[in-house]
Amino acid sequence: MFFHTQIASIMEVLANAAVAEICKLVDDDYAVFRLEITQSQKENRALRRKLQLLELKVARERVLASRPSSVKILDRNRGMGRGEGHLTGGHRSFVKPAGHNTWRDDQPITVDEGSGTSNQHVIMIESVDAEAAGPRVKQERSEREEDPRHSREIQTGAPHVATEVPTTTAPGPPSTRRSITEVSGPPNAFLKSETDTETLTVTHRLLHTGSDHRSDPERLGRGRLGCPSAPGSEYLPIFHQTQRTVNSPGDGDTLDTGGDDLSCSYTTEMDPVNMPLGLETQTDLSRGVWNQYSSSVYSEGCLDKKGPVIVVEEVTVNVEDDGPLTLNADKTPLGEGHSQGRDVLDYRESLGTNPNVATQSPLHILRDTVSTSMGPSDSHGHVVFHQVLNSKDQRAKAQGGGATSGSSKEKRFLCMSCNKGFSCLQNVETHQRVHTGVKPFSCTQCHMRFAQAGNLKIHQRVHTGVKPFSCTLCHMRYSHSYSLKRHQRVHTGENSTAAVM
DNA sequence: CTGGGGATGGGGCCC
DNA sequence: TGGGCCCCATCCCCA
Repeated sequence: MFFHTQIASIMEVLANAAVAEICKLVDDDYAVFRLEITQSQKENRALRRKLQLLELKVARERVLASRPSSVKILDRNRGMGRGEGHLTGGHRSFVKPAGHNTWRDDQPITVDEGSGTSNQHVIMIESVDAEAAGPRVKQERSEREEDPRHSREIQTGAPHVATEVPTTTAPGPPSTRRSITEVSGPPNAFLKSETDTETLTVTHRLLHTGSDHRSDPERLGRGRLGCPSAPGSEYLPIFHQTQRTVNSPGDGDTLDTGGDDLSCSYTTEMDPVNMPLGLETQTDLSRGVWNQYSSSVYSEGCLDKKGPVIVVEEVTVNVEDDGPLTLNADKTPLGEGHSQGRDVLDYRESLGTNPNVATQSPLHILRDTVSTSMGPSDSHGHVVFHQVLNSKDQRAKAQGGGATSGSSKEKRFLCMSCNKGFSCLQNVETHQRVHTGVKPFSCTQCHMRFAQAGNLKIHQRVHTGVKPFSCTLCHMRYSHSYSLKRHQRVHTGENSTAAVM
């Protein structure tokens, strides 16, 4: 009996020991498991944060998408712009959207051989997203005004080398710097990185600054393609760029490219449907490759002087608006002596110092796209060749839209957005800023932006008080020539409306 | 009626 | 000589 008792006690001890062992093992495993869970949870949180950032960016992008696009051009020499306060020299950010420079496979260049009814060919440049352009400008402006820092920095206009944005470039977890906002909607926007929007701003600015003088909007507009009096090829491509939306402020993240890294690009996922095409900003592409294109299309392709209708869909450039090209009004007091050339000179200078960045006008983008698109098309490219519209209807549209074939030149370049016809491609390019909202010329004194340098020059009279146009009858003075002309109708008694007509 | 921005067309200069 | 580019004149429109 005692023996049994002994055995029982031993068994109990052994059982307890076994249980204890088992418990110990379980605890250990549990601890490990807990640790793993904890780590997973951390990762999950991090990912969630990233997702939230992405969604936030997407939301911002959408908001911006409803605003008129504009190209930000930063004068690197003077370094205007938001975020300059934290900019550190020596870095240049470059954001390049994906799919910007590729042709669609399914949208090959088409020639209109069949519709040979007309000799006249019209190049039609379509402006996509034109409708949204208008309202966006003011919103954009208001936003900018709301941005105290932006205003401050712009107003300061302190010269500085446009450079990188330290805030975003900081290697640390970017997500911690900003508040996360839940944003509904699919993150169709592409994000370059998880950096801050501020960086993006600077990036875009730099991006459009364009060292190359060709990045001058006007130059771009009139430049590479010149004002070809209607490319005369029998078959000219119709550029159909459905949406060329540059990632706008905030959406894109900055890249801490550091230095001259141009490789930064929007290569991340894009929603093929909503796809905002990023703005291609590579200078080399904008120049050389486009030149190739231009030579191939407008020179080689334009064999027939009868020129076809070329429809070029306008590119929508939703570029963040914060880094406009700024003319150095400070340096050059704008009197009448202040020549526009001076402004442009400053601009050029600034551009010249930014060899790595290029501005993008709508067609500029188009050029880039085209230039690089000679290869296989990209699903994101959204550069589509439409069949050449060579019908009388098309021409009628063009003429009805303002083109008057009967007048001086044939207006064979049509803006697809408004069907307005132009005799020169440059004019179309300039015109498309109406749709794209690109306003590369910025006043350093009031942040006003202009699509044309000349208008900026005139605008700056507001600041200088220069009124070069004086009435000989009453000595009234006007800053606008047409204002004087209009005013003089008061003396002549001419009906203003009739006079206009 | 004025102020001022937007937009178009064309001329001039340079290479 | 022609193209590329810049600049200006002019007109329209709105506040």
